[in-house]
Amino acid sequence: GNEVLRETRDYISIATTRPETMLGDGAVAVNPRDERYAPIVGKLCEIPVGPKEHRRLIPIITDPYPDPEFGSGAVKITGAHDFNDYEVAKRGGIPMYRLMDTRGAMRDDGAPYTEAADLAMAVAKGERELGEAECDTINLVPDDLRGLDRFEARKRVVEQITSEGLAVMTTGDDERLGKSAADPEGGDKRVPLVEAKKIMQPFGDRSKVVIEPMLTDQWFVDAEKIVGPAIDSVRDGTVQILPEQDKKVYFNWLENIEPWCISRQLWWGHQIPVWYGPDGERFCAENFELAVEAAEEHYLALNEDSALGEALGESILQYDSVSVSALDEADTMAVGTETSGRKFPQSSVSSFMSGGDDGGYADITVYLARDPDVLDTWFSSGLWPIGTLGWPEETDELKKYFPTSVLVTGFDIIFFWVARMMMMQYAVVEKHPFDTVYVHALVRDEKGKKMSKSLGNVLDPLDLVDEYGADAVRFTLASMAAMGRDLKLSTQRIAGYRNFGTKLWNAASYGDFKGTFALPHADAPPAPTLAITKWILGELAKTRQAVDEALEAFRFNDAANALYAFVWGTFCDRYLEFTKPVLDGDDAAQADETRATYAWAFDQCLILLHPFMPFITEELWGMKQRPKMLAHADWPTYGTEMIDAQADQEINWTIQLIDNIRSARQQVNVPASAKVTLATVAADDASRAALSANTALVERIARIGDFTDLAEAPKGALAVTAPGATFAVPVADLIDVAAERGRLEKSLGKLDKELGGLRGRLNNPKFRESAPDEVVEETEAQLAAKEEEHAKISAALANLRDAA
RNA sequence: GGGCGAUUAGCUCAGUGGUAGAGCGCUUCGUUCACAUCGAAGAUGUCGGGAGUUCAAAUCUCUCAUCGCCCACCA
Repeated sequence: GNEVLRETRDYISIATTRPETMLGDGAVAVNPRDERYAPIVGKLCEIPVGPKEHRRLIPIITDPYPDPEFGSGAVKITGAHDFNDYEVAKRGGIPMYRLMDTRGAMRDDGAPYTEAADLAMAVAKGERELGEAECDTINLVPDDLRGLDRFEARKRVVEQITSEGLAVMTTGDDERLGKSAADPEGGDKRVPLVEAKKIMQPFGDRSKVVIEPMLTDQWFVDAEKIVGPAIDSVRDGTVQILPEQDKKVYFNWLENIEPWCISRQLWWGHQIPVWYGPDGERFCAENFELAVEAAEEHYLALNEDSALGEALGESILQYDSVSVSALDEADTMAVGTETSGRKFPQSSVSSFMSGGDDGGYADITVYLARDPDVLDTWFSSGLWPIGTLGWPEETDELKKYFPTSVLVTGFDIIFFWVARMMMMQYAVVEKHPFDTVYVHALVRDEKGKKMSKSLGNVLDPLDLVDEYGADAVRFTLASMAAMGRDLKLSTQRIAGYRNFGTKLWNAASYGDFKGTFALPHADAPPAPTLAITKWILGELAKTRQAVDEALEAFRFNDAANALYAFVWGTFCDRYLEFTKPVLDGDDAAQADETRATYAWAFDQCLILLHPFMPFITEELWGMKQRPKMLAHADWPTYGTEMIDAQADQEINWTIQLIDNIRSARQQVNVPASAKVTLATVAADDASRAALSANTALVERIARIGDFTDLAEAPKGALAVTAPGATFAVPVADLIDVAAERGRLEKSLGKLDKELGGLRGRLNNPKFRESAPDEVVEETEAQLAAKEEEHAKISAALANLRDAA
């Protein structure tokens, strides 16, 4: 039975960080497995606050929520002011008494405390049932605490409990009191147990005020009912989410979807399309006219049953007509009664007698008041894909652009926005809103925190643009936009890409200097005869393909980096240098071809770079007479047909020779200004052909004075190799023998290591069995090349020893 | 507590099975007429630790450590 604990003076201790909420407790819960409390489950206990003569009693119930290991194992249940308690209260049918108002103060409405407490007592003893709405009208705040801010009320409640001797006490040296409060000497002092403990507390994002959970009436979307197609279409590929890993977030959220609260108590936004009649009847309609129609139908039907008067609380029994009209906003506010934020029109029936004397007939006007709440911003935004295209009208734009192709967004709003758009488009127009969702990287600050306006840790893009230029900032973001990662913006890197812009500018100056701006605009490349022409066209084709593939796959960083490498590393560092001997030479036809090629290839650089650096490229494009702006230029489509394998091989061989000569020269400290002789010691036909076709290049770039042929390397010469050839650079008086030996030995050391790995693999029979043929072949080719290199350098080293 | 991810050169970051790269920084050299916001050359990594799968692992699996993010939030 409902034996009252007070009579036997037993206590159950509970802990709370918000003592004032005890006033609204509906129960104390313990875990059903907790044997300590088994004997008292079902009994009533007294809440130790409030006027003594009117202490409320609440039941001790069981619920899986309390953790027997945590604290006392008993939890007070305030359904109206705590998320977990709410669930417990719902499960146990425990009344949820609301204690605070929307300002975070203790309630100051309703009947006096004694009345409310008596009612609650009756409920606790099972003598009375409470509806949800009625429960909310009960104010269990004692009269002396009404209207106080919750923090003030908290203080008073603690004082009252303590002064009455009902606080859990401990000794002064209890470690749980925390370092500042505990007194190591205070073993005999009795103090209230106020544990020093860090807890998580939600603060309002903008108000910076502690948030108190509270029961209110709100509009919800039963999201579970509309989530199906949104999940299926991503699962079956109708909608693609990139990078793939973000699908996990998407599914995780949608598959555990909760009812979506869509009403907000703000004055901006789309107002909820619901109108209330004086009886609280709701009319949800697209617009007011339709709501009126619905209301008229509703109230006329009541009229036929003579039930209207009852519904409206009027004494008039019969009506000739019912008309419905709007209560304007001011009236709504004036007449509304606040019940959990919802406002109903009160005195909204006006009637007047018609027909004179028999008194029973009247015309009546029923006023409707619109729900003052607005929709969650994500509810409105969720309609963006169709809303922006003129829906609900069947516009041409809607037909043409819906569903859209790609949605670009940040991962942090995958469920706020993307998932909502998916659900809502399916729910409203029964179609997916877009084909692909590209989730871009998020820029973070130096510490890895998300940049946010409210945190103030924002690098203002405009400042960066001022300092480095818009193109540099844009290019940096593109080059760092690898999928699935966040990026910390580095100003050094932006500076690097600013320099890239300068580089491009200078390449244009060079072209201008060599007369390329004077040439007419050409859409097609010149017919190539020179190896360097064929080669650069091929390199350009490879780059264009790489860029397109990257863009196709949303790998913007790959596209940007491919262009950076091509423009700086290939076009400027190599090709531009290659054109110098030709343009300065005396073969006019070759110079013309080269000039035209440079002009065309540079144009291609501008076209390909334009999406990444629109300003500088458009500017450079405009320095020459053009049929149209760069922004309107056709994106190129050339590909492998522009690659000439022969020229490719020849020029790459030449590049390698030049690099090797330069490297050898610098490492043994041959002065950069010294022109040296390059002696061919051994070379296959291809090497000889490549060298003789490109002597001018090698001469100029590697700073060679003479080319000769020698049967064997002279003693003490620099050894230089290229695939299929060995050269000697006789610089006896310039050479630092020790340096040369060091250089060669280092090369050998590196080669030995590489050879070890390659041989190890090829000698493993399992590798030959299991690895794909092409991998085996490639490994064999590498081994052969390294072995050749090794042999050549060994010979050179031996030669050097002989000389010493 | 649930979910996701990261850890690679001094720094910022690429690299989803074939033996590791870029930019910046660093060292040395440079008055070659596009460019010093540049050029040439060079150094630097037991790819966080451990275990496993595989002929082969930065890459796949497990585990540990550290860091970060999103969501929920301890009476």
